[in-house]
Amino acid sequence: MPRTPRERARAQTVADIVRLGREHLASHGAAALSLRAVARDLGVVSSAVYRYVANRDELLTLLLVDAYDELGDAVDMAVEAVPPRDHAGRFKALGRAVRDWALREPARYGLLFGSPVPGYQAPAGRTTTSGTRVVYSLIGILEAAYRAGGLMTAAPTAVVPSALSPDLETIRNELGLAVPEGLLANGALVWTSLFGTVSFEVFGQYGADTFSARDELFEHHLAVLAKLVGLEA
Amino acid sequence: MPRTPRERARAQTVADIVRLGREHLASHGAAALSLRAVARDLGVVSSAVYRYVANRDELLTLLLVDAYDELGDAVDMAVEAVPPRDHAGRFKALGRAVRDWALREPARYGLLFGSPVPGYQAPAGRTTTSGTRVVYSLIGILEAAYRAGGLMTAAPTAVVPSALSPDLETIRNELGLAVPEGLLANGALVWTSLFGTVSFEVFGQYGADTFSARDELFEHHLAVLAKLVGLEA
DNA sequence: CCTTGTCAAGAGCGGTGCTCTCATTTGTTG
DNA sequence: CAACAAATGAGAGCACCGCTCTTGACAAGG
Repeated sequence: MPRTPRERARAQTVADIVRLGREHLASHGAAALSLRAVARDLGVVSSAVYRYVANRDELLTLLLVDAYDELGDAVDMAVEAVPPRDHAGRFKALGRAVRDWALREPARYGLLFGSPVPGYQAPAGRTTTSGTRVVYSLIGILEAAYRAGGLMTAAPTAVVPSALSPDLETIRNELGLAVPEGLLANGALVWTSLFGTVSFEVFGQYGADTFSARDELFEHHLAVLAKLVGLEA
Repeated sequence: MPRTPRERARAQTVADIVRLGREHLASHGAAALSLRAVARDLGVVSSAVYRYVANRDELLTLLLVDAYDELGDAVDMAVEAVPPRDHAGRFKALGRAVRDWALREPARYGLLFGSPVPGYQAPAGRTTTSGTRVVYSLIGILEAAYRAGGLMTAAPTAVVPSALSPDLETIRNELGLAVPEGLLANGALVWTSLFGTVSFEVFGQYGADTFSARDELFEHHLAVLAKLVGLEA
């Protein structure tokens, strides 16, 4: 894509800035991300960075997309490693991939799913595509299982409030889904529950010594969530 | 408690600092909490604040306990407004109280349940008592329902991994619980799922226009979670 | 060659947490 | 009541932050 040598050098510098920013983010957290520190690591004076990145918020946006995509790649890879017919297996692979990535990259996970950075509003246009990959993957698994007739009906369903139906219908129409709205509502709960469980572990909400068998705790939760959408009996 | 006039004045000043800190926290977020700004509002030079609060982290700890207690009070009040026999009603009241408080105080909720503040480690000794009030309340509701024989057995249970049993047994013994470990494991999932759902809404993880009927979405989730521990049929 | 555009450097502004010194206030005690 | 000691507030200062502006060096293209 970059044609002139200038453009090539420029793209390389931006890539370096993102790489260094990612390292700072991973080791010190989002709030501690400092353009000056990135500039120091880049071997350049602080003001020079502003030639490549408008401000701290834009660097944050770049890192946000970067993290969303890395998580999305990890999830896609894990899901596709499971046979398409094994819907429950694919769901659990998705969950494990999210948890593994989150535990591996706690600060970046926190940027994506933790408290919003004060004063920073992610520009929707540049983040939605990457930010919706995981939930679309989850919906894809559910939809495939439903179309294949592989969903149990023993899942505990609650009556969908009438005011909620239009929202669910919109989603079904926009994505061309066959899954009924009740299942979609349960899917939303599974979605938020998955990230709730992972966040509790990553953010240290469990006490230090409440749960020592955290892998098994997560596996149990994953199994219950799978039942919740009928992926398992 | 404070006897001498000096101690009274000192306690009052500390209370003022916490109050101003809470206001800054609520309006600008945790990362933007500034001792200098608090000092300005207090009408005092910045260094004077250090006479009352060791550093920024200690103020953060005070605000953490303050927020945990306010949330705990809100939950207790909501739960106790429901007849003790109505276990499902108490559970839903707890959930709604958490969500209402979180939506009312998003920045303080973020401090409690969002990404940890970089470089800040909450001193366990000063925060656990207040920080465990909600989960203890949830466990209390479950335990009361179980002892009263008011739990349905139709809840979807997954087999508890053997490595997880010791953790659950420890909890059962320390709290003197009668609920079986399988139910306790589901309770843990309900706990994290509740906060996962609330966090998604408070932190803006749902797209801006994905769900418009958010009250109803939450009510639906609450109903499914109630079924998950057998509080409802 | 020489203009034009790109870039790094440096100074500077206002903000932050935190420490230190110094003067002053204030409560207690002889 | 006066003297003393503790508590307190003010101020300067250090190192850091995001960000802006000006200046001078440099390379690409006409």
